[in-house]
Amino acid sequence: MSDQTTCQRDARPRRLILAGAHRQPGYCLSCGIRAQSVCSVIDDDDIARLAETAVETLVLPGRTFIEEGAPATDFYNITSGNVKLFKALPDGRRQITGFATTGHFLGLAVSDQYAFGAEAMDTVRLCRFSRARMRQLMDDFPRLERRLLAEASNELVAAQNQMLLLGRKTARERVASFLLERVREVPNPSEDVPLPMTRSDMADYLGLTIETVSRTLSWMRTERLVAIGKGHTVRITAMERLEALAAGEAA
Amino acid sequence: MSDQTTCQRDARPRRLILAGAHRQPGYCLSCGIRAQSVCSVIDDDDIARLAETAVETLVLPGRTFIEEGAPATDFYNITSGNVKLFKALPDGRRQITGFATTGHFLGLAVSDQYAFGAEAMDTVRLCRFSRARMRQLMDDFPRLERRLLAEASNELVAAQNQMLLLGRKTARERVASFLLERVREVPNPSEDVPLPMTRSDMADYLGLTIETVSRTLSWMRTERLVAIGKGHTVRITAMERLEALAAGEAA
DNA sequence: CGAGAGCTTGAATGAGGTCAAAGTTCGTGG
DNA sequence: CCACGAACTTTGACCTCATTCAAGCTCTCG
Repeated sequence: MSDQTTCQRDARPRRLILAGAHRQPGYCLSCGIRAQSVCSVIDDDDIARLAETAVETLVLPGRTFIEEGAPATDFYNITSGNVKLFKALPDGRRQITGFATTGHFLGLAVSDQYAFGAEAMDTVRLCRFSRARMRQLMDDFPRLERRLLAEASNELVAAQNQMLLLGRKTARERVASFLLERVREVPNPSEDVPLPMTRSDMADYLGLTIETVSRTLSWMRTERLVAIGKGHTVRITAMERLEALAAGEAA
Repeated sequence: MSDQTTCQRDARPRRLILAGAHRQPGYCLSCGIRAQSVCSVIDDDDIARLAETAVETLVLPGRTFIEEGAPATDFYNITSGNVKLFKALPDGRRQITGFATTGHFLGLAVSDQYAFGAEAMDTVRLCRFSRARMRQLMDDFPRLERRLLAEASNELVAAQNQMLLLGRKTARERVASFLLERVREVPNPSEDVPLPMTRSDMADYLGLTIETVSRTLSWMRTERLVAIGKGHTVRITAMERLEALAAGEAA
């Protein structure tokens, strides 16, 4: 396995100094992403409780703010930015288990250790909740627990799809599946799709090497399946064929 | 891809005729596996409610009782037997996403379709709950919801481990990881470990072919890592080395 | 004891990985 | 605005591990 796929952007030891402060009681009321996050299950009347529990935190690009195997002390809710979640082997091989973005809830784990790491791909803002306070909130608001169960169920479905991809799909099928997953993030499927991650991240997500990802994208370009733009964007030019490929229906 | 890895044990079209009847109010009280299942969160006082909701069901070996993509009408709780959960591609390639056994809860999904199929590996007994009745129970017993969240979180951690395995581990590391997972099912690690699945199932679980699984087990035998018994059992003879291999620490 | 499903082993093949080198992109500072 | 350098990407040549194809072997159960 080449070092390329797993190199760190910088090698400084990373102390997890997460600057932040408890929010004002009215903060969550005016939060723009509340509607799309778990916080939406708490009514306006009670939202001050949540605001007092949340700690606003800023994470710089490339920073690992959840360390795999570290004591699981907090839950996180992403309010802006992009995050990659991953697991690693001792020799550096890495599997990205998912990408998380605005509105995503992180940290579900029964164990007292985080089962995965999380690294900011750009500047990330998030709300941090201690486990103890979160437990308290769950006791008081059963709807919160229900919402988290729904969230976890969705992630489970996504994980099962990814297992099928990693265990049984070819490189071309994997990349096609990945692009279609990304398309769902934009309102219009025919516009440019941003890929806010490096080839290395795509490779570690799809169980491939960066060279195979690159070669496969080049092949898709020559096949007129996609047009590759500058600055980490792609536009899909043959949706039907790409969907057939991703579904494993290709000749 | 060879047909061998994905062949059906029989090709009859499977109508999902699930025989069963509502249980007597006192049934769950004396249920032997209640303690190890989600049912344990309901007190003796209320357990009659659960008994009236559950439908006892028998599934014959090889029968698919959850069809991938079918309307998700029920939840299931396994009371005895072994089940494999899987997803498939149109050309027959198959990924087993997990094995479930006594005490396991099945059917978590937010969507109205099952995201995976489930097939009995031997004679399986299970309790079936309609989604509507289950929803009612969750409304009345928040502890049930909490328990399901814990269950889902655990499965999420297992799924992340499996993604690392499928995306980044070698064949030897995969088989070693699998055997160690199986060992955790028996009380004493030095006794025979039952493998109640075929090579084909192992292959579809590990993202390999049956030939590679077979060759890898043979290699482990010659390396004195395991002793392969008759009738689908294995005994681990070099736990430390196997653990190092599974963790990706091998030379 | 015989048939068939399942398992093992061997030889050849190939998809994706590895190694190597050149080409791009992008942020920085003159 | 452009030149520089570092990080990232692409492409080529070769290699390897797992797959494929092909026999045989071995359980199990009627």
